[in-house]
Amino acid sequence: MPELPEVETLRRDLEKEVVGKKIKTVDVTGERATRRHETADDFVNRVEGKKISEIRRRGKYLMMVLDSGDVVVVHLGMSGQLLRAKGKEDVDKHTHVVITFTQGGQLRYIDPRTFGELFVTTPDNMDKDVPELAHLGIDPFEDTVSWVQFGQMLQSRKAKLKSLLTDQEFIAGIGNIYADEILYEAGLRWDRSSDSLTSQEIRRLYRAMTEVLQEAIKRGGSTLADGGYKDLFGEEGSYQGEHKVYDREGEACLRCRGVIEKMKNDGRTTYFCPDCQV
DNA sequence: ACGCCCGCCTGTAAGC
DNA sequence: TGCTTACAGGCGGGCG
Repeated sequence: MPELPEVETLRRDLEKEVVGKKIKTVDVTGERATRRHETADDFVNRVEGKKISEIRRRGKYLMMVLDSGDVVVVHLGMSGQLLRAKGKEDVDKHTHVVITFTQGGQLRYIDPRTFGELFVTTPDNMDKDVPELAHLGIDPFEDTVSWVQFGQMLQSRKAKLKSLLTDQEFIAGIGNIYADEILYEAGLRWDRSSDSLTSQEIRRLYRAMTEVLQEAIKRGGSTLADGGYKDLFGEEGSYQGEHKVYDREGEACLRCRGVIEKMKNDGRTTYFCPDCQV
């Protein structure tokens, strides 16, 4: 579910809401959520009693830095959600972890499909404990890469643009929705080979990537028809209203009035305008 | 190095 | 009204 804009929205919310707070208790009711630890207690014991000092993001990963030096890494998978609660609200059926703060209030981790997870590690052990984090590609906002460097990265590979954009080892944070929106904005087809782009096309792709993600963050991410994504306070994002191609099969292209098509790439749904994207 | 398929899960919507 | 199937934002692994 959540891609970079949704995770960044959560990061900003968490920064305001939980940084500086001390964790009183941690309740793990869904052990699958902490599956990287041998037991849920391993997780609980390293988190209880600690204060949250900082919230970072890398790609789609959230990192809550504790004053002990440990880091709680959160990956939301397809359906993970972090929700701020006062404590008395009904607990959603799929709540797996509840963090209660000493001054009251809770942070709840909810995840129906259980692809997401939480785990504690240290900055030194992070790459060993979480190899996929060590292999993450550049973050569009955390790393400063010029369009020329970006172009060299594209030229050095020979893959379909959509496959590369959603490859977390190439660029971290872009998933199925934003890849389609970025490619539409850049006027490039999903199946263009990454080594075939002119310098003008590289610039367009680079710009589209930054602009689409920036705008999506500004609008608090995308909440799709299934209502899966909500921010820390349970509020929906509004970028879905700006989608130009995603979930618009058969509808008119806003630029050329042609018909938006749907395809499969790497087993994932892909939406595009066959006239505007070349 | 890449494309393609599967598995991991539950919920929802479409299809019969 | 059921029951069955396909599909959904994620990722990793295996195979050819």
